[in-house]
Amino acid sequence: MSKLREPARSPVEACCTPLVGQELSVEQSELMAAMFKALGDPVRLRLFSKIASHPDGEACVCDISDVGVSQPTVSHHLKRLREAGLLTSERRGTWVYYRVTPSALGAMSGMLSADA
Amino acid sequence: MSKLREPARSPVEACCTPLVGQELSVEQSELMAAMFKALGDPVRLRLFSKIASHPDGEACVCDISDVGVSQPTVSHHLKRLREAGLLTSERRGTWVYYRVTPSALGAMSGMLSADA
DNA sequence: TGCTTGATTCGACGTTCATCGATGTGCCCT
DNA sequence: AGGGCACATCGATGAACGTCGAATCAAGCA
Repeated sequence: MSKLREPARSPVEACCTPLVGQELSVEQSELMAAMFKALGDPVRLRLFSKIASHPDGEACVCDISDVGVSQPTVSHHLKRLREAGLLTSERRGTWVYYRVTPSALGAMSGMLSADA
Repeated sequence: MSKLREPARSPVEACCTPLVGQELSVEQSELMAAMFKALGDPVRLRLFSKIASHPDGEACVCDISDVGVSQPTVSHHLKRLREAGLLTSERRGTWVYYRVTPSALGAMSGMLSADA
């Protein structure tokens, strides 16, 4: 119905359907693939994990930069995670704090859960 | 303890830790990133979805090949999904049947669930 | 033995990506 | 104003990736 007329801008809106329930549409697959792709790099996954497991749910770049690559590369990966909708960033004074987008996590795990 | 001495060959064994619980080790991140990477392509995600949502939990290649790319490309993507441990394949007569590795799905969704 | 259909492998081509050093920007402190 | 720190952007480079047509393999059938 009207669902077809709203293109579902955010990956989060795009998926609440469990993978095993019914096959994905082309649009859904493109949005979700972008999120999976963002986590499909060891360095990015570690950065994401460091942020997600941080006490206050947020971490400054300096807290998580120790992943074995140069600082520009860390910044590059954080940007990709941000562009995929998995992270948000906020500058407070000298430091920039990153935080996991909660609904994004839910969308991915919801899709992978076998509840159908 | 002894956990450190067994390298956790399979991605499934490697991860049962929720992402938000504690940060991933280097080995864990590499194994899990390979699985996410495998789903990080729209065509592969649709193939995976088609198999996962198939009635008997398995599908022959001919049932899922209609994803808009050539047949060698389909085969290539199925191979990548197999190598990531997400699918298993079995030849029965003329056709080859693919099936989702159940524990792989569980590992990924378990990692993304926020239960900590 | 040949022929047909289903599926994988091979070789090539253009694109995307991860990585780095150098440079730029924003903020704080003296 | 000036210097120093945290982080982002730029430009380049080599590797990995997605895609295809052609060739190959595997199984069934005449």
